[in-house]
Amino acid sequence: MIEAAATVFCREGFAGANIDLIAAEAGVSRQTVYNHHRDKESLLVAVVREITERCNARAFSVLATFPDHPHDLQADLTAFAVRLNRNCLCDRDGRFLRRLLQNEGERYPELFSDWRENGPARVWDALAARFARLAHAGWLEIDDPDAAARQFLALTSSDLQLPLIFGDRLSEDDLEQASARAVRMFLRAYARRN
Amino acid sequence: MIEAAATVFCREGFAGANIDLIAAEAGVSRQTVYNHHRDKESLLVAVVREITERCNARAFSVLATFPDHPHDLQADLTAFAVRLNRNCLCDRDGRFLRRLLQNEGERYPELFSDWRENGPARVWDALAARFARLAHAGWLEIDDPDAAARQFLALTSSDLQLPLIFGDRLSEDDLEQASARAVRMFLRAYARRN
DNA sequence: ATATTTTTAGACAGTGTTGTCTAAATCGTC
DNA sequence: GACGATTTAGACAACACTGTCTAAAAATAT
Repeated sequence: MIEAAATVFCREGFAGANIDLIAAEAGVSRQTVYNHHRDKESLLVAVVREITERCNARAFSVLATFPDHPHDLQADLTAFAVRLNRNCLCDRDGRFLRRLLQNEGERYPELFSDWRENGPARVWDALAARFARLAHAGWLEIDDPDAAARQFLALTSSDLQLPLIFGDRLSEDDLEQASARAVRMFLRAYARRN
Repeated sequence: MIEAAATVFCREGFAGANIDLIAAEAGVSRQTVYNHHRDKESLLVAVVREITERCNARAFSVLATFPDHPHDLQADLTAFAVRLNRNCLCDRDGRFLRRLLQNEGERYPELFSDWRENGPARVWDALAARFARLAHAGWLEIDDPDAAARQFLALTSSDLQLPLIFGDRLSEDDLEQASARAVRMFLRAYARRN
């Protein structure tokens, strides 16, 4: 039901979503929706909490697959970037979160204040720490790991944003290509000069 | 009036914006709004056309200030990035366009099909050509200028997205810092190796 | 099988919005 | 100042949505 609400909120926006649609999507009656959630707004809050938690969890589970001891740095980082794109940035939850942030972030900042502190900030920190470790191990030359982490993420998803916004279907190949381009550029900047 | 409609559509979203608000914002009566535009949707179309045109014009006017003959490449590119951020990415029109794309891009792709062809694509091409020229002149080493142009834009705006979404006030200093970071990284990757 | 809880369909009032209409007021132009 | 065009305020019907209510139905537990 949270699931259905997420789908509809994502598709229609908060103002555009109506409870009947959500109920239909969930396969329950409208009354049941009101039975579980006081009103539309508290339903939104529940949905946001659920989705942000799931996104965070997924992000950290992908972070755990970071190539700490790379065999082929370029290939390993690319595979990592692909996982990031597939499981965090390009999936339905990621799209939902981005869209909702864009829509309601300015109006209801408190809705996302929790996510803001525990989401991107923590992910950036964790990723920065990984890069710093790679630098320490001699794979990279990085002066500002925090900036590098943010840059890695920005590069990784940038080529996919536009198709994603227009609802184009992203092939596995697109993901690979975009990720490979990002990593190539990242390593050009930060790989140890020989 | 288009102006007022843009402001309200941007603030409230399409579904959330009501004509009375737009009329009030424009300082005219509701009837006058209907006098100039058939209905809410055609008003949106007019607004989108106006804003995309203005964004494009502004983008190309900033592109015209690209440092083709740089004195200090790093400083000149940074200044260029600042102009890009201030006049295209972080201004009200840029925010409006991003938000509207995120909201309605998937539902009404035809609304933006014109922008999609003549906006980002052309800007990327133009920027790529500039970078290619800089490479040819010996300033840069770039294998794929198109990718480099997209990466430059992604890096330039990435650190500003989140504050922008939450409506934080961006100081001139933030703009400078973010742009400088982006250019530093860009040049680490693509500056001619000595 | 019976009791208890939950769900359902439908009706309902209240509210907000859209788009139309009208008669008065305001404006620009001669 | 007079005339044609435009704008205005306000009323209006039509519609959609929210959130509540009820009595029947279904599911669950005992």
